[in-house]
Amino acid sequence: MARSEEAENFFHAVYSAVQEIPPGKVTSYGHIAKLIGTPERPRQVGICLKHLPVDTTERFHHDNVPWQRVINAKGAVSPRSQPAGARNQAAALEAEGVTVTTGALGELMVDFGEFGWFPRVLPSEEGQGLGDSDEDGEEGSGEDES
DNA sequence: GTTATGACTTTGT
DNA sequence: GACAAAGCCATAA
Repeated sequence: MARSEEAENFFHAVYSAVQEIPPGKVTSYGHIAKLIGTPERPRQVGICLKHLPVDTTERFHHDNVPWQRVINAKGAVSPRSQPAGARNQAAALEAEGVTVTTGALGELMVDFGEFGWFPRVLPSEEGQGLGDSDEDGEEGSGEDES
C-alpha cells in the first residue's frame, strides 16, 4: 500500500536533509539516514541520491540538492563504480571550499578539520525539517573521534 | 515474476 | 587496529 508513498517520503526526506547541508560542509549517508529516521538503512540514502531527478521541474533536482556534499562514513567520496563521477564530486566539493585529498589509490578523501563536519544531532524534526535547529555543536576542529 | 547489483553502514572475529 | 560478512530497498536485466 502506502509503500510507494512511504518510499517517496523517504526520498523526499533524503533530499530535504541534503538540502539542509550548509555550504562548505559535508555529511555522510548514515547521518542522513538517521536524520530521516532510518539509521539502519544508509544504502537507501545513496540510492535516493542516485535516483535524484535531474529534471529542474521536479521539487528536488541535481541542481537543487547538493548531493555532492554527501560522502561515505570513511570520510571519502564514493567511487560508485565510476572514478570520473567521484572525481567530479570531489571537484564540486573543492569548488565549495572543501578540501579534498586524492589518495594514491584514487580515493578522494575529504579533509575535515578544514571546514568541519555537519552536526550529527537529530533536530527531532520530521517532514518539514529544514528547521534551523542549529544545534551549533562543536564545530571546533577536532571534534571527531578517532 | 525472479535474480543480481548498488552512490553504504554496522557488527563480529 | 584491520579485515570480513550480513542487511536493507529500489532499479535494471
